[in-house]
Amino acid sequence: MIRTADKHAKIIEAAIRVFSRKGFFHARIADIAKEAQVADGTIYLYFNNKYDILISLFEEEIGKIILEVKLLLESEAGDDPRRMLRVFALHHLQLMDDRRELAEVLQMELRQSNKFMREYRLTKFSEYLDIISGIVKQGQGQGIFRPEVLPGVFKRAFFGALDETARLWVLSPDHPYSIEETANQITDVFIEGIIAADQT
Amino acid sequence: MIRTADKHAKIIEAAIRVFSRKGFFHARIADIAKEAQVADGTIYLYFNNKYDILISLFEEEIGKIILEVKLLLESEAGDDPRRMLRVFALHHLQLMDDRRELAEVLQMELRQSNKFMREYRLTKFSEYLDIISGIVKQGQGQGIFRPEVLPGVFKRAFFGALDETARLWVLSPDHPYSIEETANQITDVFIEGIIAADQT
DNA sequence: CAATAATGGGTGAGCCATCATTCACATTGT
DNA sequence: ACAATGTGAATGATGGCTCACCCATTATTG
Repeated sequence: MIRTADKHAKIIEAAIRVFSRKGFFHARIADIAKEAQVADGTIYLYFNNKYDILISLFEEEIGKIILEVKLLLESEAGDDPRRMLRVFALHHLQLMDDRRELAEVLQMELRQSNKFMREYRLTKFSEYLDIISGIVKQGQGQGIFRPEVLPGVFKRAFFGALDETARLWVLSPDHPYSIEETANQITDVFIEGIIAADQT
Repeated sequence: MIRTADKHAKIIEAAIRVFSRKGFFHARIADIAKEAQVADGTIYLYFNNKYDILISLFEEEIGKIILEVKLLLESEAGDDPRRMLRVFALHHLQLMDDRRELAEVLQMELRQSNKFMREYRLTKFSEYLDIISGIVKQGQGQGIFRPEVLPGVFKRAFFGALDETARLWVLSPDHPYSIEETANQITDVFIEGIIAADQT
């Protein structure tokens, strides 16, 4: 066969499209198979069951995103935690806008998943959030951010703010303000909110 | 008949418990019926179908919450938009903590629902978010908040921050910091972030 | 004021459509 | 030839929803 187009990847990509269109529960294995141009049975050569597709999808895609952001932070933000927050926010919103289908799946299904698969920990997702708390800790170490802000609370607040905004776009794709403008608005509020008084 | 305990309410309450335990898709009508101590068929005397239970649940419960907050804002926050944000945040987090089962349903199912029932608008939910943008506009009118902050962006950011924090508690109920502490942390950041420079 | 009829909320067994998963078989590459 | 890989029809379980049937209450009748 000529370079057997990686079936695993093909199935994941198909699953993103189908899950985004119909949601996990309404999506049929047959739909994914059709979209990926493979037989139903083939899917079970690469995944244990329907859930396994979803989880693999999460971990692999978030894994890629983490690599992307980390690279971007190094190349774009220098050592300034304020710029790091800005870069993170812009990247997150841009990603959600560029990859609508993936965004939709993450938005809609990621939360539920912890629920039924309690045994399964979404390790990559935690890692993604920890980038934010890492930035906060660094900023506090440099005396730029107020020390009394709890990094563990801030990371959730910041991520939640971004993600709730992104959901608006997923549901009604025509946004009134540009991505850059929105990202800056949100980051402005958070930076003003966390910055030390003597650091204007 | 002896005071026919309002079946509609009984079913909604049962549904909250069952949905929170198993999630909407895994919940069986039979489960809800059993929990509500009625027959399967009885549910269809009060609701059109399974989705209808979920939607009624949303609208009714969020409706109650809106009334609660509005009352609390009037009695506790005076005219100060900073206190209003604080009261809103504390109330939201306290609610999510007090009513775990409802919180779980709102957290997990509310987002999905827009998706499949695109025709259906979650009107009450929008109304809830608009309380926040109302506070922002008022604060800007009073010159206390910076005028360049977009209320429509702020409301999502603030709500998202609160809700993402609440989700942590839903998933792992033992929170490291108290509700008050967390609510204040988040509100501090947002108030510092939105307040006008001359208003310390 | 019985006796009878009408009403309508409540019931739950069973129908039937829907998929996830399997597996006997086919195809491909070495 | 034979692994390895891929196929898709068949299976079996599941669970939303229906509907023929109860029965308590209220209205009507003689």
